[in-house]
Amino acid sequence: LSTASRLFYEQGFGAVGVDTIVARAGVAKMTLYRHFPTKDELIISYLKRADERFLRWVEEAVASETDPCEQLLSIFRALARQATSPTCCGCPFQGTAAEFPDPNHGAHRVALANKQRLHARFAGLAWLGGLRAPDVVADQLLMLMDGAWVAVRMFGPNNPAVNVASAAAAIVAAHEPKRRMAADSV
Amino acid sequence: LSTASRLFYEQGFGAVGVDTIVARAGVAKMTLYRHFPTKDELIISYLKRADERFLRWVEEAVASETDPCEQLLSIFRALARQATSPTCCGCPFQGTAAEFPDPNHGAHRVALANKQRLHARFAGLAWLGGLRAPDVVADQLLMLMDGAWVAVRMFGPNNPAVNVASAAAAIVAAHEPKRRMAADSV
Amino acid sequence: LSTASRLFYEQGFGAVGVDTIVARAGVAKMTLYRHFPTKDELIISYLKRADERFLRWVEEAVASETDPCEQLLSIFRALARQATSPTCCGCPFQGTAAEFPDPNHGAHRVALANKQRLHARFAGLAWLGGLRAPDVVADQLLMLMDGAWVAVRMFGPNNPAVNVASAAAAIVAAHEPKRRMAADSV
Amino acid sequence: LSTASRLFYEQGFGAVGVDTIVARAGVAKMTLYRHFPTKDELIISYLKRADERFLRWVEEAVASETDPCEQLLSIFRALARQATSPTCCGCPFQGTAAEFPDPNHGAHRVALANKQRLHARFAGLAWLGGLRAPDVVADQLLMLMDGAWVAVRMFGPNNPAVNVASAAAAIVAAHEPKRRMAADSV
DNA sequence: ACATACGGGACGCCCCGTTTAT
DNA sequence: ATAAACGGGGCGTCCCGTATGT
Repeated sequence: LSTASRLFYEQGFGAVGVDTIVARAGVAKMTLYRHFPTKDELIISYLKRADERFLRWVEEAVASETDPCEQLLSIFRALARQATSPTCCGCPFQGTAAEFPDPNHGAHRVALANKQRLHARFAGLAWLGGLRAPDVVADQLLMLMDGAWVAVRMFGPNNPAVNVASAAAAIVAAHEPKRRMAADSV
Repeated sequence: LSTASRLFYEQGFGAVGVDTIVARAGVAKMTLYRHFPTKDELIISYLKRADERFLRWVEEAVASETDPCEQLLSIFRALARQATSPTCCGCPFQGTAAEFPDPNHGAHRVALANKQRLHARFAGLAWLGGLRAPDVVADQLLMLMDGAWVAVRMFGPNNPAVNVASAAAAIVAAHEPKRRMAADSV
Repeated sequence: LSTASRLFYEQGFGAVGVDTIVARAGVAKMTLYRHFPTKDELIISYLKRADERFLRWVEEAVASETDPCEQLLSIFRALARQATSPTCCGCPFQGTAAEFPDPNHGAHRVALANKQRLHARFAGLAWLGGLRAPDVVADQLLMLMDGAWVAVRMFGPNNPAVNVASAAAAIVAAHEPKRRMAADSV
Repeated sequence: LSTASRLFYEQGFGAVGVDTIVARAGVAKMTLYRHFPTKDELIISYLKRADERFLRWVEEAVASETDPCEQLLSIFRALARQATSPTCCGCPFQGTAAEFPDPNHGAHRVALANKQRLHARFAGLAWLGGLRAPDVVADQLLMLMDGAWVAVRMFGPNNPAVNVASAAAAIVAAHEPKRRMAADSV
């Protein structure tokens, strides 16, 4: 049943109704409400699973490299591939933050937690890679990745995310310790 | 009346109904439907005005500098200020693309046109600044900016966008003609 | 809209749903819920109107006679005619008491009030007619009338209610003051 | 299991669901559906048993007397006692006719058959008692009894049925052959 | 035989965008 | 311009009858 929640990913939470979900999933409404007492719980369950899948996806990209900085770049190379795939609809947590602006709402908190965990992963890799200001690097890479996800929604499969990896490389390079860059003083 | 469309910006299109708009604006529903035959037209009108305002905001940031590359960076410095303002809710066109996934929908087209115009502006400045691959620079800066807007929605006023300007600087620097960066070959 | 509540009379409250009402009445569901906040309120409104109509029907039957005892019998002659009409479905308050057994429910209270008012009317006429034990007469006539209504539901238009008037006459005659009947000692 | 069908008597057929029955009876739903293929069959089985029990109750009241007319009155004396008992909820066949208006429905037919058999019993006793127009007497007594059952539902244990026996006596007396009553000509 | 679940359908209440009277 | 009406849809609940495991 939860697999039928791809509708949430493709169309958003408000646009897809419970009836649509049960009709597409071929199950009865009572079956759904037996597992999830309300639609919000269903949304949160979907988000938590998406959270786990996303972090696993990140770790898979990390696993292909050993150098921390290369691991960071590997994530963005995977992002470039993912964001240009025809089935990609961007980041589900962005729509969550948009549809649930209340920061105390459970769905918003799951989305925020995902971003914070990703931020921590970025910062950790940046620290391991000896980069200066790992938190700043994480901030910037996080924005870059989210911008790529936005581009998917906005432009479709042919989007600027093809160039996201080199942008990440520029950001990483700008924080490498041995170099002096004009950007540092901005 | 159209001023009451700030609700769209703060809460989204689906979350705010016409009843709320007319109630907040203190006008009758007929009055609204006299000016805008349907809600979609109201949305599109709002988006077009937001489009103009946004491009004007970009030009104001550009106007403070003369060097094209500095103009690019000036935009992102203004972005950093805007994105950390308490009244900023991010980019209205992102929510538009999320709520209207159909690329043929009028609202989506207005949003897409805004991004394309901004991309062209970025590319133009990059070309004027003598940067290599201006389109790539524009792609990357566009993603960076959208990522900053996302951060606003996700994190609130205290968000990673404080560091967006230096990321833009890194991207710009990576495409300056006189330098050879390892990132280029990524 | 309320006129479409004849469905309640013919089929009962639980058997007819809101959708059926609005579909048969050709109105929108919101139109109904604008006038009646809930289905129970609609039921109560219907019952109150039925209460008024019924009491008016009683007074019309009473108006054709001047002698109180004849007025009582006139009611039951009208009842015999009504109960054998093809469009009569019996007494709506009986079904109300059956579907809302809780005596504190608004619908049940309206139904009960109707019976009590009818009882008082019977007792008043019996007292005016000089009958002994007017309350007992009212009790008995009330049961007789309700039995006639039951017969309508049970047997359809061809039902024992054709003989309800002479039964009422027997009950009235049994309480006439000048006679001594064996029934008195029962 | 069938004993749990007292719920039908107290609350009606539509108001009590299969789940409630099996929960109150402490059995599994499959067990119920092994004995009764559908809820309607369960209802009909309940009604048939209630029919037998009711007729047995009538015969018990009849058995206490020998004179046919006294037997009739004995039934109504028993009715008065039954109708004022706190556990009495009226006549189950009335609710049946109300919830199944279709005369061809099995439940309605069982209810109708019960009334017809009771009517025949009344008519038989009236004939044995030498009353004039035994069918009319049966009609009237049937209505009177049903009215008493209605009063139970409507008024609760303290209801007009306390006076049902003397009403029956009046009806019977009105049809005794030796007397001439004005009521006969109504 | 029990208990849990399922599929299908209906229902109650509610909200939305839109149009029509007044 | 106020107010009501309209059709459509959505969410959460309930029920009936069947199909599972054990």
